[in-house]
Amino acid sequence: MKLRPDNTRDRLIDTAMELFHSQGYQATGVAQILKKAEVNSGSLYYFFPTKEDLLLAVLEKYKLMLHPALLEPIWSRIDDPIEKVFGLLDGYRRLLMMTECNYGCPIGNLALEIGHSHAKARQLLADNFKGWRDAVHECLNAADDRLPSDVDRAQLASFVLTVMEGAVMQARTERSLKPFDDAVTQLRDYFDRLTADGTQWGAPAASELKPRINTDKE
Amino acid sequence: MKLRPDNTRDRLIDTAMELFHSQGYQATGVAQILKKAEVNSGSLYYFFPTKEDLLLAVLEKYKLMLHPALLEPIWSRIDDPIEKVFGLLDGYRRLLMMTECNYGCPIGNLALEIGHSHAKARQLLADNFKGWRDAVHECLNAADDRLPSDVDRAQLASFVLTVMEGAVMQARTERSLKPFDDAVTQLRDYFDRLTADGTQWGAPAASELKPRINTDKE
DNA sequence: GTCTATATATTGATAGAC
DNA sequence: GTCTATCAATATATAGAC
Repeated sequence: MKLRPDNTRDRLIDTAMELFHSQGYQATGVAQILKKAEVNSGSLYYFFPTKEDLLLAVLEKYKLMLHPALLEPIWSRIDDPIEKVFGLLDGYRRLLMMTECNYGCPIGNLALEIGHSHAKARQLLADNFKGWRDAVHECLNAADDRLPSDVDRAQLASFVLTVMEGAVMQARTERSLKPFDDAVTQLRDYFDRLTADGTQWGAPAASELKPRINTDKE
Repeated sequence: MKLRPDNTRDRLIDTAMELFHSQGYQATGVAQILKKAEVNSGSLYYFFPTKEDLLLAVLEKYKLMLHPALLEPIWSRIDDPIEKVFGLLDGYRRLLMMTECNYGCPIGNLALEIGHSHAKARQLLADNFKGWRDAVHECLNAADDRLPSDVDRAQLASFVLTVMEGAVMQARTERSLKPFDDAVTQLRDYFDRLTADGTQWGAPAASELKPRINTDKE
């Protein structure tokens, strides 16, 4: 599945991407990247004048990967626009599960670690967040008739990102899927209450009628 | 307000606490801590065998500070238990505002930066999260009659932490209070919908009747 | 408990041949 | 574009006098 690029530049980006994700930016040494990517120092600095430039390339790649690598596999599997959103959340659950809650959201990690000190990186992190929110926003627009008209779609999309990031953080810290699942349960309940009232407060919960993606406990 | 302890050990902890908060753990050098605390290398290593031991002391201090420094000023100002929760969130908003969205939650920062590699630190971070959740849980218990009986209070308290951490992350990354305020607005809406139905789906929104803390935009 | 001096490893980055 | 050798700075940590 995951093939190593013969292209040196791409191999450096891919390697840095993985190490930054698993260890963080500061904790990852240039020497470690070089060793793992099987590249020599001279080559790295031929492509990237500084370590930060490599970071920026990683963040650019995340932007490019958002649709083809993250969203498309889910979008193609799930039709219902609201279930798309929860399918996206389930993707982060799978990542947590597969890595014993060691890997979280790479953008969130870097946002808190280096968002303040590196201005260009911060902007790219913000771009990545925006792309994610926009994708959710489109889902909400596609479910327009099921949401109360006075609900701000962009704000709700931002809320979904907020919940995902906070949930991943807690899951990693507790080393358990429970905080993540709990958060998704609460968000689902909120969506149920939102979609239940086409007119405000009157209809019964529609929870039982809706399809659910599989989120079996570990 | 903030006085510098004459006690060397405490001065080191306070200084490290601030630098870890503003720059992160890895980005903060021991030399920088020594200079700012006006302490010599020998003294630091007399108290703390390694830099990580200093980190652990910082995290222990956060645990001790939770009630007296973070909660008590808010608890004493606000009576209503649900407004206490939103008052707590407003505390993080103030921190963001005062620091131009540079300072977030120190526990959240460290959770994502070093939660994976340092086992003891991770446990202390989890302890800190637990203390925070428990405090919110107590508020929810105190508002027991206003919440539907089938709502899991512990889960909802965890959700509040999730939202706070995710909201702070986005605010710092966007360098704007808007994502934070948006998240709080959504969470408020959720609480309104929860507290509106003592019996499920039937009562009108109680939003207009409730006191609100001041969350004027910047 | 605190001081100064210093050890040792690693950091990000560079030079210059090929 | 890639190679090896290496730089200068900084990292955490230690030694031993006071």
